[in-house]
Amino acid sequence: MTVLKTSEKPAEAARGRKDAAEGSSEALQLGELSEQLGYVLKRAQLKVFENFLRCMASLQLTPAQFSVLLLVEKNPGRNQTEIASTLGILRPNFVAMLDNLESRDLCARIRSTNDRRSHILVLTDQGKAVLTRAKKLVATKHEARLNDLLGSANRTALIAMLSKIANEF
Amino acid sequence: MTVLKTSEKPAEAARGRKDAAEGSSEALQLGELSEQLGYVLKRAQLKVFENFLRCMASLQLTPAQFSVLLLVEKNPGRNQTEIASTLGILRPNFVAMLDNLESRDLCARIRSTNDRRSHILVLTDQGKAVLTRAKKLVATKHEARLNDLLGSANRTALIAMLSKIANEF
DNA sequence: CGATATTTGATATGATCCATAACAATTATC
DNA sequence: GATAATTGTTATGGATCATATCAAATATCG
Repeated sequence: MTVLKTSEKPAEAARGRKDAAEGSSEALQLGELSEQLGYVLKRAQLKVFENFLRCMASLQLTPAQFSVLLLVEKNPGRNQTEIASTLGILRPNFVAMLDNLESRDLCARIRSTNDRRSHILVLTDQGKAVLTRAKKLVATKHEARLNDLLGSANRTALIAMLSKIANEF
Repeated sequence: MTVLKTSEKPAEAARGRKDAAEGSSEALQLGELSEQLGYVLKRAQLKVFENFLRCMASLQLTPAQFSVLLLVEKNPGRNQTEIASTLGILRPNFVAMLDNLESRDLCARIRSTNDRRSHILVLTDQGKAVLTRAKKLVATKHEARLNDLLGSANRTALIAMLSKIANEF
């Protein structure tokens, strides 16, 4: 339930007093690191998640929770296994997530009549309302930031490349 | 020390038998999710790390360990705090990482003579040798894959955009 | 039909990663 | 020279991720 990371720009953190005095200490050379796909990907991902959490602070939604709500809205009537596995969440770990969302009355489990083993997932009215507000926040505060930073065309290209990596790498 | 994730393509995982019979069950609609920056970023990052681990299986190096070796090589004579904070690793968590690398004789801590509190970090000869081999593996097996997938120009553009996000988001 | 296997949601549990507080030794500051 | 700050370290808790296992329900197959 962490929502905000106080964190500091990694590089600036350690640089302290004695830089000017000693002369040997300055910002470290990242070298080849700054060209390593994995390194820069991970760093970008952390920043984006951090920003997402800030934008969603009023709704207290994590990226994972948001993705669940989105997927349930788009695919009502699916069971836990289907939703979880589509998101790459293992079933055991999905239980607590749902307990949380259900306790906040954002979604509900309904025993399926066809298959009484499975729980159909649906958004509650409040869940729908919250999701609508969440989408607005994401669009105006979060994703808008990408356009400011990269421009609309680049934003599209970036998402396309990341999707390609996610699917075909 | 996990090295390989057996994992399965998330979407395909749940789809089972009764699809054809029932007719209602098919692949779920990702909807807006596939355009969510955070979602696609995270997914891509997982895939890339997974591939990295596979490529490095023979050397048993994680992305984090590789980044430490790279940074120490490029900045010899720095202490733990400097290396760790540059990588966004908290000092307490860096201790175990170094214990590991040192136990494998890849790098060494040396008490600084200027400041007897701090440990200067250096690569051992074996550490240098391993890093050289690691770089080759990364270049030929890992990063090469990106070129195959996106083309060289796009690869460069992607890294540039991710860097921008990591630094300015 | 009935025995066996499979699936679903759930629990328990462990590994790994991330973050904070506190400590001894050393150094900086005033 | 007293006090504050820094370095590496330990201890610890939370979050995330993965595996094994279970009971209930369903599917499969002889």
